[in-house]
Amino acid sequence: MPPLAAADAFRVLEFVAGNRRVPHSLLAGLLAALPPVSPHTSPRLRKAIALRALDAALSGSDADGSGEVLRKARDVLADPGVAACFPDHLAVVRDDVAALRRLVDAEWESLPPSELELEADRIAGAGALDTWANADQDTRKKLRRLGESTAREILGKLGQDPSKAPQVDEAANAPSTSGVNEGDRAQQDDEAHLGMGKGEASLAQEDCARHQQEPVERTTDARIPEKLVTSAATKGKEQATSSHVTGQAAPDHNKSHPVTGPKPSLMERKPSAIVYQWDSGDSDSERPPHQRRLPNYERRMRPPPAVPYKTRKKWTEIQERTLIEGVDKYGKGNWKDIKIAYPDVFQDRSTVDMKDKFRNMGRH
DNA sequence: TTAGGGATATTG
DNA sequence: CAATATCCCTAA
Repeated sequence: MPPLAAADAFRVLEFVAGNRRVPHSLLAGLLAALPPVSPHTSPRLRKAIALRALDAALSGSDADGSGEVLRKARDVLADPGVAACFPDHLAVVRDDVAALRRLVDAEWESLPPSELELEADRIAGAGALDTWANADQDTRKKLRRLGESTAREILGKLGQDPSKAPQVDEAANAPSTSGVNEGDRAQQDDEAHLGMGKGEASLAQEDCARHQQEPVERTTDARIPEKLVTSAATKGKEQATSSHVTGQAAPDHNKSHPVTGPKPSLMERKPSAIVYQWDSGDSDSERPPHQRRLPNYERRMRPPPAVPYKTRKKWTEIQERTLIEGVDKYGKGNWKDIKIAYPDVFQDRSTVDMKDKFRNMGRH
């Protein structure tokens, strides 16, 4: 794949960064893989990055009353580049972590729509009719082609009869509707599979909930997004991404998949793929084309917990010692018994976690 | 449920 | 970039 044009890289980053449910690791990967993007052209991007830093700072537990969380949050806000993203009211919250969290939530909610969303709206959403009306012949041809080819590709993948694809003349009346139509159908199909299979989408939500009621102590995690902010948002220019290597994301993935036939199609869902979806249950495809809507951006982020993504939990000394003791007493392999024997030590560890941990403790 | 192979994140 | 730690998938 040719390297992404800078303008497109910008669209991708601006869109992704503003989605709170996308983990910082994923965003960091994008930053590294895409052409350099200056955040200065987009208030949304600047703000999203700043909010991510705040999220990281606020992600710790403040139950210990140490004020650690608040201190970290203030550090982030002390950065003039971050502070500039917010009208004074965010900085005004001096020592109320809960209030600060609420304000951060609100700021996330009020993030302006990304250019990508606006663009999509122009092509396939409520703005589609205008776009079509204003398009010249060439543009209309392109729009129509986009719809048809997308439909064919998806239908082919689903093994359905391509002749059932929406008619071309329909597309001539309303731009790109065939694409949207089939896109919707494919998406519903995807969701159905997920639902019957593993329900990854809802798992993601359980994760959110779990993290809300059970904040993990994380002393180091604040660093990553903070780095993003200080280098990408505040210090200006493009140093944040200047040392990146383009197009390096893929190679590692393939090495573990020995060449067992043709390359997997791009349409194939990676089993490990995670779905970040819009609102559930839009059955937009029944509506007349001009009434279809993309979900609007204010409602986009469902339950907006702080730190919505799963974090790695380091094993504590107590856990390690207890694990060894358990293995002594119950024997290696009886992870279930051990877990039951020390319920509070291993409350947030699965038997698989324990097995894995013991395995890699034994490796030295 | 468990073992083992891998993917992914973190650290050196 | 290699080594390590944690987490995830899947066969049995």
